[in-house]
Amino acid sequence: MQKQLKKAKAVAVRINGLPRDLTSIDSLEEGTLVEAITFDSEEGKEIYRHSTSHVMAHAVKNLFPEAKVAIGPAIEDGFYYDFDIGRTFTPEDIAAIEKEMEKLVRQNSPIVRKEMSKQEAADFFTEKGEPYKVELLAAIPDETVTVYEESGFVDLCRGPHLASTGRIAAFKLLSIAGAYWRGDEKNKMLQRIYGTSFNNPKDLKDYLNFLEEVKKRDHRKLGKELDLFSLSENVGGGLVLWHPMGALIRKTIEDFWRDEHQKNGYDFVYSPHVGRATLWETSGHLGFYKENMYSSMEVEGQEFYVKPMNCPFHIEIYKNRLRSYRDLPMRYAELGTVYRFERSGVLHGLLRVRGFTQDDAHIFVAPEGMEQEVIQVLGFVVRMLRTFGFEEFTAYIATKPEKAVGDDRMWEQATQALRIAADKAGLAYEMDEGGGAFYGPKIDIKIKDALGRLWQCSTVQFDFNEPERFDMNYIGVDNQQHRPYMIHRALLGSIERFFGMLVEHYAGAFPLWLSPVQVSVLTISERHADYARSLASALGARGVRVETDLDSEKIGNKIRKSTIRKIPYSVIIGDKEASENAVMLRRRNGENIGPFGVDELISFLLEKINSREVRT
RNA sequence: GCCCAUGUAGCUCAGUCGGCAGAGCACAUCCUUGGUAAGGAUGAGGUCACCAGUUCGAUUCUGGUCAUGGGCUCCA
Repeated sequence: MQKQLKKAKAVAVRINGLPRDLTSIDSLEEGTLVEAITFDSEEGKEIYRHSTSHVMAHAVKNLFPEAKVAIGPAIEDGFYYDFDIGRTFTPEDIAAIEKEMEKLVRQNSPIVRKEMSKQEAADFFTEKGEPYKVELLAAIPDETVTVYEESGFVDLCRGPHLASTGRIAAFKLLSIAGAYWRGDEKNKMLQRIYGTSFNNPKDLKDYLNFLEEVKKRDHRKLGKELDLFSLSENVGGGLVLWHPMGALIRKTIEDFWRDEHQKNGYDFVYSPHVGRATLWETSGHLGFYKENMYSSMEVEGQEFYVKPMNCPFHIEIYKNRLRSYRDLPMRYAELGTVYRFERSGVLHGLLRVRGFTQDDAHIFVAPEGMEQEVIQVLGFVVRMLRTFGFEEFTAYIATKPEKAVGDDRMWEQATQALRIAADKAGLAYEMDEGGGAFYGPKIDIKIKDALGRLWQCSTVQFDFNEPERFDMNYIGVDNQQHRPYMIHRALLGSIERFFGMLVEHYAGAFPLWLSPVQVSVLTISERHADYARSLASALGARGVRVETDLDSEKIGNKIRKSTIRKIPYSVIIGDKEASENAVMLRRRNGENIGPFGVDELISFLLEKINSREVRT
């Protein structure tokens, strides 16, 4: 069996369904079911990286005996370990720690599991001067705990672990950051070191390359390079300035969004940016959302608040007159800009801002129409996201939490509608039991980008709270008053975040239909300027976004400038083209498509633009 | 908000152990009219993030503020 496990490159085993150390098979009875856990599984990675974090802690203790160790779990893509060292780690420290870790790995010490009573362990760690471990122990309910030892370094740990330190084939320390003890800002700030490990050097290298690629695609970097947007300290943190190039992309997204909503039965509304305090009291925002709202302003003795959400306004429009079941479902859509207070430390480019535009809509629907409506919404979501070039989605359905408004029947009915709708839309989904907001169940959709990263954009949420608070009604067939169901939904989420994600997904090279400049006209020499101008106006007249480069530069220089700006197509014109009323067409990837007549060029481009072709 | 780091020309970054600051790219002008990722010359650009303090003198030292980055926490 030892051999088999070795052959399978097991990092640990599962015995009777429970993860165990490899060494634990020595004391097994005949016939026990043993499964190998390998690095390929999530569980295997976790064990592997957890062991790496122990080795890192050992290295830190070797180099800084005064350091106190806190916790060091595996996380997605790696691990971390928190230390209390009384100062910050420097990059030099990290290099030294890596070196020390290499030494420990080379020593290939066995990692040995030991059981002790809780009291023994507490005494042991107290004596060792490890108060954090003692505190952790106090929270463990069991009487017996396990510790793991490798060449003298002992750590409290449930395990399992790799059999020996030599099994760690490739690791890298990635970053240093402050982190509160147990994630609570009232506690002491510890020093956290992040790292990752893999079971072969190539995979580590691939992962590091992935991190490089992530850096290259960073929307903040590309946003600057492509002149899409900026943030100014004179304006304030988290408040976005859209430059012409970014604004053009945004407009294209919004135009498309509006057209699709119109086709899908939505009505457009507009609402103000501020509203009276009484409105927010009625909606409940001043009760449960106040910490995210900007402080009030006083106008002629009345309090006003900047809106953090659009819903109360849409509800007011609904309530402006008596509604009949014949009016339902009503779908009010608005690209509504909202402002939410975010703590300064969490702001991040376009992905986390203080002012953003939701592609919001509120749907008011009779209970009997609710399921059909949700099915339609999810289908709409998927079609919309596909157009932007996303193919893989996962949905998360969040159900009733402990504290909630609305009766169980409503929750059950709405949750069931979400399930059915997800099935019909062909969405794989996971249940997030008890994860709903207090006012209703919801379904969030995560999309996978070009690098395989997941982003949450779309959300469809039931709201049992506001129809009640605003006393919303409609007259049914029975001539009685009924309460409508209300659904909040956003497909892109926030335009800012969606845009930031698109920049990263496409690495700034947008598909033709979204590109702010679709074609650049490059002249070989100045005598082609007139032809370039007439060509540009012919393209412009057909709605193609075009620029000319008439500089007295060589063609290589103009191609370079056009390529750096990631303009999808360049047309090159010289004597030959001018005399034949033609162009030479070139893709931004360097591919030369060949000579085109002017009309041929226009129909070639329009075909791709109008079909919103993702691949350019 | 908290911890740490950072803030010098439009961008990327040097530099000043306290004595009125520099490169490359971009920009402007001129020369060049060249066929697929950088032709050449010249020039203009900075209250060294902001506000105080120490000092004969602060971009440099000290304190504060703001912003940005990496985290903690939270979310669209």
